[in-house]
Amino acid sequence: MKEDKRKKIIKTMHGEIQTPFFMPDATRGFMRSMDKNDLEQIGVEPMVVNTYHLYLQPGMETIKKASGIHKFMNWPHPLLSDSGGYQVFSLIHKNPKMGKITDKEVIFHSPLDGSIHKISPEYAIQIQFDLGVDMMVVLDDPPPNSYPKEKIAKAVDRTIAWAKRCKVEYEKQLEKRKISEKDRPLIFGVIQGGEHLDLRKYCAEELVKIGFDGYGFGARHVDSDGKFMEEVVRETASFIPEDSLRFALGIGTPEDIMKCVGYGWDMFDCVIPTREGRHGRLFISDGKTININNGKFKDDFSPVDSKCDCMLCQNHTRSYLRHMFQMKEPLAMRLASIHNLKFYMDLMEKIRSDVDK
RNA sequence: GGGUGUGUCGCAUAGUGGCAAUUGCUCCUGACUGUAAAUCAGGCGUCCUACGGACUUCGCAGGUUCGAGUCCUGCCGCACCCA
Repeated sequence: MKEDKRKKIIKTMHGEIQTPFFMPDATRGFMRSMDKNDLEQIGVEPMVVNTYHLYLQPGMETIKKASGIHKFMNWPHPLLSDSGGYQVFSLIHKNPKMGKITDKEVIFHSPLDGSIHKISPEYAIQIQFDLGVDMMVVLDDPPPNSYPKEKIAKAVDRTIAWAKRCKVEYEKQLEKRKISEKDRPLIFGVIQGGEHLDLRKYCAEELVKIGFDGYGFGARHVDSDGKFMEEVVRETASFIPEDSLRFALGIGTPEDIMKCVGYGWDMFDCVIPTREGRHGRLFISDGKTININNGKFKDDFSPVDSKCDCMLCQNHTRSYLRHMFQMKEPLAMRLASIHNLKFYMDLMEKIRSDVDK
């Protein structure tokens, strides 16, 4: 297997980013339980926000009045917005009553109040310009991997058609908003095709013809058994031109990320470190995880990870953290999120320094 | 001393005679991958040749009954009321 680790610098209006890097998901414009200081102390800079969630709440009027998402969040570092395609589609795939996908657009009911909304490829781009992010993603059609090949092929065609419309709208917005080449946000296409390499290849080629700054791995990268689709993820990277960014959306576990870096993927985002942290599962340096809620930690007065220099491990014991989880103390979630994100940041730092060698 | 009521798996609660027994909490374990997720799922009498089976359970001791957590008697504990 060819090792294809890469090192690139992305320049944005809110600072430079060195690849490969990991972005925590601040989906709704915040990291649950964590504040700006927590994140900056860990070394978090780029983060992902979500078009769909922010559009529904607090709504674009508020974000516009706040002069964009950076000001709203008071986050001076780079932000990437996901288009919301994945969210709307998984909503509809889980419950067809929640909406309808047409070639023109996607229509859905807000799970919050049932109100009807429409997002077209053009609208998704407009919203992301209104957010004022540094990197944006086209609206795509991510079907479940379990769908028959014909349906996946249909989703690939729609993804390509929508990518074209997104690119046209993107150019239009640049002109309308008088954004110069050096200040423009980066835009990413998303490669669909499920488990089918031929579809992935075709989708990638068509997207490259349209031309984006980077390309993402779309839909789920694990099969129905939850097993990492190694070959598909590896081969898909090779369908993306060397000089373009490769964004492994939603990946993943530390193990999967390390594999993907080896395949040539540059960018990652995933809810795992924060969500699992909030649920009490902590990453430790031997590559394993512990569930701090387990009874065996009740009287364990050692740190979560003796090799970790995060706020949690420097100050508190497993016993104490478990106690806070048992008591449902919100501080437990914050400390666990800090620890897990620090673990991810350290992992990426280590990967980058290994690339240097 | 008299009266009334009550005693169920850690706690709290269901339970017309067919029940290994309800529900909540606690507790134990697991899941979590572009966040409908401070969420969700499973377990919680013992044992086994384990989508089934065996045995032991509802304060204690007897009794009635094919069959008792459920009915009867006595005892013990607890609660309240009257002296």
